[in-house]
Amino acid sequence: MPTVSSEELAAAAGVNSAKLRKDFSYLGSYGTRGVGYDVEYLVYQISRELGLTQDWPVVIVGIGNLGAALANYGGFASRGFRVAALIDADPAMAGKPVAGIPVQHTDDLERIIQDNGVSIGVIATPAGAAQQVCDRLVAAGVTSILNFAPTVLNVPEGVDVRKVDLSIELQILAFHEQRKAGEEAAADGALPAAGSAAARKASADQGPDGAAPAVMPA
Amino acid sequence: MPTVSSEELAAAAGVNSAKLRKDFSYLGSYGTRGVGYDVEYLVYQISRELGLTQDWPVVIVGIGNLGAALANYGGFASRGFRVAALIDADPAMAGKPVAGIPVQHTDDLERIIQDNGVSIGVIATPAGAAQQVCDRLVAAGVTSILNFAPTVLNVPEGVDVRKVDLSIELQILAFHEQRKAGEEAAADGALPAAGSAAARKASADQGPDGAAPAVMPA
DNA sequence: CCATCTTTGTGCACGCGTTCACAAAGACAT
DNA sequence: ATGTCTTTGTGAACGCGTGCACAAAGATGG
Repeated sequence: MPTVSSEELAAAAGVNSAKLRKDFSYLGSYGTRGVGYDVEYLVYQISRELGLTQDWPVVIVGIGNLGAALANYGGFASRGFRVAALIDADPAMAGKPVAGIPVQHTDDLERIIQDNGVSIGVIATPAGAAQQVCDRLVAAGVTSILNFAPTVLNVPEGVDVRKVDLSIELQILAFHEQRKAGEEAAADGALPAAGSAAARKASADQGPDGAAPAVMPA
Repeated sequence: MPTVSSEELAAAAGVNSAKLRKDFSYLGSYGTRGVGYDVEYLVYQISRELGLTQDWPVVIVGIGNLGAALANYGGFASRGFRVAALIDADPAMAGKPVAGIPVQHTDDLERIIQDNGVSIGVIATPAGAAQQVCDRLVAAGVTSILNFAPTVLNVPEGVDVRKVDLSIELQILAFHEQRKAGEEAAADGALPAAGSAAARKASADQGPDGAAPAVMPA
């Protein structure tokens, strides 16, 4: 039986082994003392807990460059997602296949949602259309929305929204870049490093920031 | 002189006013007691601190659907970013304009970086090419990388990498969706809610998660 | 069957960020 | 000029996640 110890996993993932064991313990922890965790069983448990064993039909609304990129993105299928439909407001797009899936017109949005039992929607429309699309998705029964449009969406209680702002990630990089430049200048004895307290707060690891600033200008 | 109080800003942003004031205090205190913050000056200070007043030339490598979407994305310009060049490995793409910018071939990558003084690179290539592109970018002088390819990049000390995995956001939504379904079932008296402890830890607000799980299967 | 060794599961303490609460500061009216 | 009122800036307390350290559990060998 192939097994892994928390120590091995922690080293591979670059995290603390105690944290990892404690996280696993929340799932009901099925490790064997003196041996470790049964790999196959562990993968199954985590997959089940994260919802990877289910099939999640999703619709993508707004088939521009970004929508097309998402439709073509291979990572979805392996994570339990299935692109059930592509929807666009442009009649010229209707019927045209993108990533092997024919684009359908916004008029049929409600029917498509209900026919496919879709509960997760992706909005890749221009900012101006996002709220309207969102309202229709929610009215049709969607309860989770991934929003790529640069707008904060208003949704009723019980609906989850996650906003992905592609430029925020770049902005964080630029902030660190500026800090690097500032520190070089300070090392040259030229200037005191501006905002050193705020700079210290920024973490340096890959991935989304844990502590985002409270306010950011539009 | 138009002003805002920390209370107003906090209400608008949905955060605690004390935290907001403390954050501002790290930038140096520019508020007036009894009045609030001078809007114009505050915007300028924050913009400067975040690096929005500078012009950041960036290159996008890999002009597929995603790369094209990024090139067309309007949000960059208003945040101080300028797309200095588009680079792709496909010779057929060379010279073809995307978002009004002619695509250049990977062979010229080093020259393009140096000619434009680029320090921020965006990787939108397939996973297989990402590390190689990354190495060349770093060797040419890039010190910040935004990675859309589903790979963890290896970079030397001093280089920042931020990884954007589009399917992780969907996965988080699916997790919440599953939790909703599980709670309904539990309310019906059918099943105990699986993983309730882990579920409780998940926050419900828009935006990237602060506390990401330590390990996630590939 | 017992001793030893490995690894889990977790109580506890530490550190950090958030929130509370209030004194100090400044505007504004009288 | 003086008092009142608003809002800032911040010291202190609180809460929470993380890491340490160790006892309990089980495997393994003699």
